Amino acid sequence: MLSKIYQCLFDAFGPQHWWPGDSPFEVMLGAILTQNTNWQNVERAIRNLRDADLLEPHALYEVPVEELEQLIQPAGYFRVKARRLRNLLEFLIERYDGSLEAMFAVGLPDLREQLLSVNGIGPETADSILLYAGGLTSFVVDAYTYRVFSRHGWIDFDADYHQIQDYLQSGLPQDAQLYNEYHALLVRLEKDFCKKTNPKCKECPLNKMLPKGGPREPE
DNA sequence: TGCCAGGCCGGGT
DNA sequence: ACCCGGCATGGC
Repeated sequence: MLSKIYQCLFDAFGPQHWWPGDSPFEVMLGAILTQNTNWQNVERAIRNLRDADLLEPHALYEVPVEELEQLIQPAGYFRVKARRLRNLLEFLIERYDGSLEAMFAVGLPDLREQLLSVNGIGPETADSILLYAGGLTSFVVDAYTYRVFSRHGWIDFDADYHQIQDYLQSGLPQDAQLYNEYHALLVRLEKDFCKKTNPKCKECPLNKMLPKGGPREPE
């Protein structure tokens, strides 16, 4: 079923080329900066960092917190996020001498556990780093993922992060490119067809394979 | 003009 | 074990 859903979305939308970034490091920063935040605001913050020539672990860690806060201000929650970025940088530098290559070589599942132990990195941020920056096969479960699968009746409304992730990963080949594209397609679907302000659910590409009774709402 | 966006933490029951 | 407030900006 999961592969079939994917086929359907891919046929409808094509490849999404999602989460573009010039480097894995930049993608990693974006994973924290985008927490509960519009991606457009994140891009402004990243542009500031790039203009200041700070898209490198050691260079960025040299920057005092107050200055970092100002640089990332457009991304919102800038005090919290400056702290979280520094926590991640400290982890990366202390443990891997600032080498992303060395860090990602640890692989799953150990690296995931290590990332989760960093204050400010939860499941979604960890998985975004692993998948989008590291190319490791950890499916990213976010608000979009949850909404699409719950509303269509493929998971419970009260399913937690790991239940959803297990459901997805156990039903799909272990393929980072597939996880990447799949998640991007879910976001595309949600934005194009399922926003309250844009209720075009009749044209939703997934309608033909709904379990029973069509889309539903929580509660 | 208010409401929302690709979370996570910490403190209170 | 849950529940909830706090964190902050720019776009529509």
